[in-house]
Amino acid sequence: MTSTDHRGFETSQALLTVGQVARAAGVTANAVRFYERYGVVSGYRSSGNARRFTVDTICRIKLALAAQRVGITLKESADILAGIPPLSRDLDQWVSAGEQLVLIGQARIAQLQATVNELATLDFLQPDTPEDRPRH
Amino acid sequence: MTSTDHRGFETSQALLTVGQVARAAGVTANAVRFYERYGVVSGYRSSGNARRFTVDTICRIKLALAAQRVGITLKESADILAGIPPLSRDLDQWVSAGEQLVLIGQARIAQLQATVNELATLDFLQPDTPEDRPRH
DNA sequence: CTAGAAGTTCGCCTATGGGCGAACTCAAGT
DNA sequence: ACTTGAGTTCGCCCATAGGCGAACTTCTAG
Repeated sequence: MTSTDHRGFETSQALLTVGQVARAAGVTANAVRFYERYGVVSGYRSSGNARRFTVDTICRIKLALAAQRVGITLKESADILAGIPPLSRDLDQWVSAGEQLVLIGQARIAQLQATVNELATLDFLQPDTPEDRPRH
Repeated sequence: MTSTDHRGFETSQALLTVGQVARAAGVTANAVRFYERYGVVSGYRSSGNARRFTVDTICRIKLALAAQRVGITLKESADILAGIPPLSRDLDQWVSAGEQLVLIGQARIAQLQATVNELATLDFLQPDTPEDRPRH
């Protein structure tokens, strides 16, 4: 049986409201609208101007949240997600997006490790670094 | 010979202006004032209300800059630096401050590595995590 | 005396990631 | 008819890390 939500949309249909997407993704509706402004998610509008999202929107948000944890901004996540068409049945695209995140994360780790190694030497306290001072 | 700067202070004396500190630390004078508001540095005032800093101020700024690179905020750097008295001749205090940074950096790396490992599994796309769902 | 350099405070602007309340619409249920 | 719930836009709020300009003072040099 097909029931309808309070906006008259069939709930069995693959279109979700902000609130539904928000709950499923574990964020607030506020945040979802924010993500939309940054292009992380995008959707349609109902006749009453309410946002309608396809189910993959939830995955997009989850990816962006995961990406944040490796220091990726919403804008950057939006760029990565731009390569994945809405309602893609192609799991490979999500896998490769995940791989991009892993690569970026590993790069961050390498960078951080280099910084920590430098910190350990206390070199940062030195008056100036040799490369700033051209030795004739 | 003791020369004087444009504010009438002897440059051979151990008190520096914002500009001098800024140049030595490789930041703008603006930034130095900002750091002062956050307690990263502190100094005196001349009769004309101009800031006067001791030379160790430069090291404090450099430490804060290094700390930023491992994700430490100015406020946190201020806390670490609060343990080092002005004009400390005790190198050990700087060494231990450096060690704190290294420990924090290593913790960040471990955290990041864990996150990347999780990303690699694509688990973040799953509807809910087991720990959110109490299995009776 | 006057110009210039460097200092001062104040306050607005930026980006990033949202929270929150106001005021409003829209559709369903009683 | 009215309430209720969920949606909408708008705009101000926070922290973090400063940039930048305005308007003003202070001191030195010529």
